Parts: sequence; C-alpha cells; structure tokens
Amino acid sequence: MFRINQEFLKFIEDHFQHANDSVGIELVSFESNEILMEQDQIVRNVYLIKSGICKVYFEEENGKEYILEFLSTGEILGELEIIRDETCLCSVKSIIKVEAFKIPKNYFLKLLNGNLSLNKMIIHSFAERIINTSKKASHQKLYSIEYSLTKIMEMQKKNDFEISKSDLSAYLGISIRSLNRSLKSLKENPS
Amino acid sequence: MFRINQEFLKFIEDHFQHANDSVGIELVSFESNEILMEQDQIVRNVYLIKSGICKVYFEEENGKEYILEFLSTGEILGELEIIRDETCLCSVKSIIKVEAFKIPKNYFLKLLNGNLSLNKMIIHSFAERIINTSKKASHQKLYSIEYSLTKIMEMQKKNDFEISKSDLSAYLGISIRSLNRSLKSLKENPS
DNA sequence: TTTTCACTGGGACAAATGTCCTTGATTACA
DNA sequence: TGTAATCAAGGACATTTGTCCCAGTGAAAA
Repeated sequence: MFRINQEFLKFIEDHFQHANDSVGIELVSFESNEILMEQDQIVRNVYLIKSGICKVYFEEENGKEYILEFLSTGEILGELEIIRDETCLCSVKSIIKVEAFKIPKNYFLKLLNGNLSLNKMIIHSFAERIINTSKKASHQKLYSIEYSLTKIMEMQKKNDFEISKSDLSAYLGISIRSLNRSLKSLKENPS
Repeated sequence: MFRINQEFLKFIEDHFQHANDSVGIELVSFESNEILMEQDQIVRNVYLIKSGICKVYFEEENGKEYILEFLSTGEILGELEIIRDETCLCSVKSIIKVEAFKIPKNYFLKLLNGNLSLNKMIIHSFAERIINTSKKASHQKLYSIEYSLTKIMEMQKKNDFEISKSDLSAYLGISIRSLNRSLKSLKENPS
C-alpha cells in the first residue's frame, strides 16, 4: 500500500509508447467511487495505476465489506484472476480520481509467457502482497485495534490523504462504533 | 493448505535425480516439532515438502503466536525470503514427521533466473497463498469463530489428521478458552 | 498405594465489541 | 427563514472474547 513501484510503471509506459496500436493498451481515468473491478465478474483487462488510490475489498455473503488493501501508483490489479483464469475474487473501487493503464487480457498473457522480467515483477508484487496481508491478519487478531489504527493514521498523514470512517472500519474489520471508540481513546491517550 | 502440488514436486524430483551432486539438493527429514525455519534468521535453503505437515507462524512481540497456514506435500517454504533477500518473516515447524527436498539458496536463484516454468510455478503458488490468506483474514474478522472452525474441522476430517487445540487457537487467532466455548457450541448445535 | 505434579476444561468476572437507538448538527428544500 | 431529511457521534445494553483461577483427571514419582 502506497508503495510506488516505478519499475512496473516504467515497463508499461514503455510498452504504451512504443507498442503498436493493435496491442490495445489505453490510458483511462476514473472519478472517485467508480468500480474498476467487480467481484465474481469476468476480468477482461489488467489495470496498472498511474495515479490515485483504490480500495480492494471483499463483499461477503453476510453483507459486510472487508477492505484488503489500498492500491496506488505503480500497483496492478486483475492480474491474479487472469493468471488463474478465474472471475474477480474481490471488487476494486477508486476512492479518489484515478488514472490507469488498461492492458487487455490477451496482451498481458502474451507478455507473461515470454517476458521473464515481467514474471519477476509479478513475483515481487505478489510477495509484497503476501507479506502485507499476512501481517495485517496477524496484527488484527493479536493486537488491540489501536495498534493497527495508529499505523494506518500515520500512513495517512505521511501521504497527505484521508480515508473515510466507513472505509477505515472496513479495513480494520470492525464496526464504525468501535472505530469511534478507538479514535476517542487514541485522542485521550496518545501513546 | 493440504493442496498437493504435484507439478512442483515433479519439477524438483527431476532435478534431484538428474542434476549432478554439486547442485546440492538433498532429501532431508524432520521429526514432529522440529524447526525448519526460524523467524528473523537468515535463510540458506528452500524446502519443498515431500510428505508431512508443517505450520507457518508469526511469533509476535507480545508473545502470542499466529499460525498463517499449514503446508503439506508439494508446498514450498523459504522462497519468498530468498526472492526478497530478507531474513525469515515467520517460523516454520513440523507438526508431524516431514520429508522435504532441501534446495540451496544459490541453486534456487539460478533456476529462478533462467527457468520460466519455475517462475510460473512460483507465481501460481503465490497467487494461491494470497487468496487463502486474504479470505482467511476476512472470514476471521467478519464471521463468527464457529464459521472458520467448522471449515477447518471438516478439512481435518477429510485429511484424516488432527491439529492440537493450541495450534487450532493460534490458527484462528483466539484464546483456547474461546476455542473451547466454540467447540462446545458446535457440539450442542451442529448447524 | 499414596502423593505430587502437570494439564485440561470450565466458572466467574472483566474488557472489548456489536447492535440499536437517541440526539444534535448540518444540509436540502419549501 | 423555517421545516424536513440525512447523517455522524455516542449512550445503553447485549454479546463475544479474554483473563484468571479452581477443580478434576490422569500420569509420574515416592
């Protein structure tokens, strides 16, 4: 999250500029709150974020939403489903204005089949996701909410950007009521 | 977890049989409760499990343990750290007798650099881990304990193998007291 | 056989979290 | 300007979960 992966971005920007039109890479943009990918739908493109921020979330059968991560510049979405040839595992929505390179499924697969350095980039981005997701899961089960909350608040400040309370609570996997309580307790007791 | 990845296993078994000795792949075995990888230590080898089951867990600073997943036949460990050139992110311990191929770091890196099909296998195994870890995190935050507990109990039965209560509670991220309560409630009300 | 020890399960209480609902503030609209 | 509608914050209570501890069981040692 909020890791700027220049390497990835450079790789695709080069392809965008030099590849011929038939390749089909486009630069597209989304306003705030637009859906880039919808859970259980068929994936036709990979997106690489050029600017802006998205949330990646599960819509659970009990109606609740769980935000896995936030994606920003240089991060990719849709690749996992295309690699596994599956429908979308989760939904992705812009939370501020987003610009992204849209890469058609077939071209992405073709690149993946012949290009070792793209494979390496995917491996590294997957590795980072595994670590983030694992640590988040552990922290959210074994530490107090305040612990994870402090971390994400610091990150917000550092990146000068604000996550809504409803997104914050979905990220932490708690109710807004509990989030309010924790925010209050952090304010009163800023350890 | 308990996914038998024959493809991976076949790949390494071929290398084990045909590569010359200098490659350094060895078949090693561990009794129950032996440590294969220790958090924060340097990783010198990748292991590919031939038989048996391991637990992969974080040892948190507050003394608690969180089990991320259980690994069995055809699953790999240590590769993520070697790829990222980092110390162990988590610890891995056998919970029953384990046989595994031990692959030296340098040989693994060499393969990774030239072999597209190994890259593909790593990508697929990472993808699966991302999905498992993400779903587990979401379920553990948004559903009752009984939900995850039922799932893992079914899996235990299907694979004819028993996880200790202390490992079960570390996998679910709850105390043994809560686990006992949930087990009792499942027995009284087997929905 | 008796005693001690270690371990497991569960009771009792405390703390954390969720649900429901009221209140107050802000916005939209007549 | 006044009224209705909407939304966020927090009170009150219920439920869940954790912590602490005790009793019962079984195993090991005297």
